[in-house]
Amino acid sequence: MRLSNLADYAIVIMAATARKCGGGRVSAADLAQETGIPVPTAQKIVSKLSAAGLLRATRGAGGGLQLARPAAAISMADIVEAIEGPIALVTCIDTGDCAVDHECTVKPHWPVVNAAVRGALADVSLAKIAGSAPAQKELA
Amino acid sequence: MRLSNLADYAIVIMAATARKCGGGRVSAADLAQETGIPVPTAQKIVSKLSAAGLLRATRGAGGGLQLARPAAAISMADIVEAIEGPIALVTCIDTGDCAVDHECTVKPHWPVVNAAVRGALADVSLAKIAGSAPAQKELA
DNA sequence: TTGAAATCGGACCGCATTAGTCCGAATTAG
DNA sequence: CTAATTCGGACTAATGCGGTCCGATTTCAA
Repeated sequence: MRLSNLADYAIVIMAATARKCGGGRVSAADLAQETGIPVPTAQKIVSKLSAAGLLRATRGAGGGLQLARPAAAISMADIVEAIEGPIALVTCIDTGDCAVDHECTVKPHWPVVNAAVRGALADVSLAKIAGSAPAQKELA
Repeated sequence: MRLSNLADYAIVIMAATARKCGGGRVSAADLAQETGIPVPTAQKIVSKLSAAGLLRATRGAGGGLQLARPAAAISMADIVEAIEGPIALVTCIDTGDCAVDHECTVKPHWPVVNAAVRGALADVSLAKIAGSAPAQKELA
């Protein structure tokens, strides 16, 4: 029920990128120092992030990362899916049938739960996260 | 983002228990045969389930398991929490602070997401799962 | 009362996914 | 053209999970 540390770190990195990158480029090393994440791990994360199309990577001297889209158009769900793949609580949905029970009465309910979970994550945009002051109503 | 196989199996076992146990007791071996889950694994699951107070275990010959509460009063969230502990997408909430970032702007948003996820699971009761015919609206 | 069977409960071991680290290929500025 | 800086992919160690087994406890029957 917990998402991987990589996904957690990815969200922190994206937030840091949205904050620091004022139209310019930020290196992975800078992000690592900013967030306290080990440098190689940060590199691994930004690789997946750019492969998923959330970050735009510019190579060479003076290069770096920048957001591929406006922060308001990126949600937690996008980041999590970029790192962990499709949001699904169980794998039997992908395969098509449960290996253990041929007539599983639980299966029909999973799409509902999956959609609800994804909706919860999609409701939080990167702009909200990057903002130092979160919405007050959310603190409840 | 995926819940463990144990939790998945636990839901299947609880559904089978609600279906078969017509006021009587069911053995863990019967449930294993009914669901196709390996017997020792089923034993491990029912142990956690009864430790959490969701199942009532009766020892001795002729004993077995039965639901501790009506099926309508048990939700997916209860079962998942019984197996995996509290529903929290990240561990930093429990510890109190992120180890990597001392002023993490993401932290304030997690309680909202956690509550939404838990709500999605709490909305599905065991009675719904055990019923062979799920609600039609959910199939969408 | 005693025996035996059947049950749950906890402990052990092997495996898999994950987290972390490293080095190489590509690109750009000077 | 050279060199510095960057991202990209491949390797290794480790924590957690899944699976299996055996022992303690309780009940029914004789």
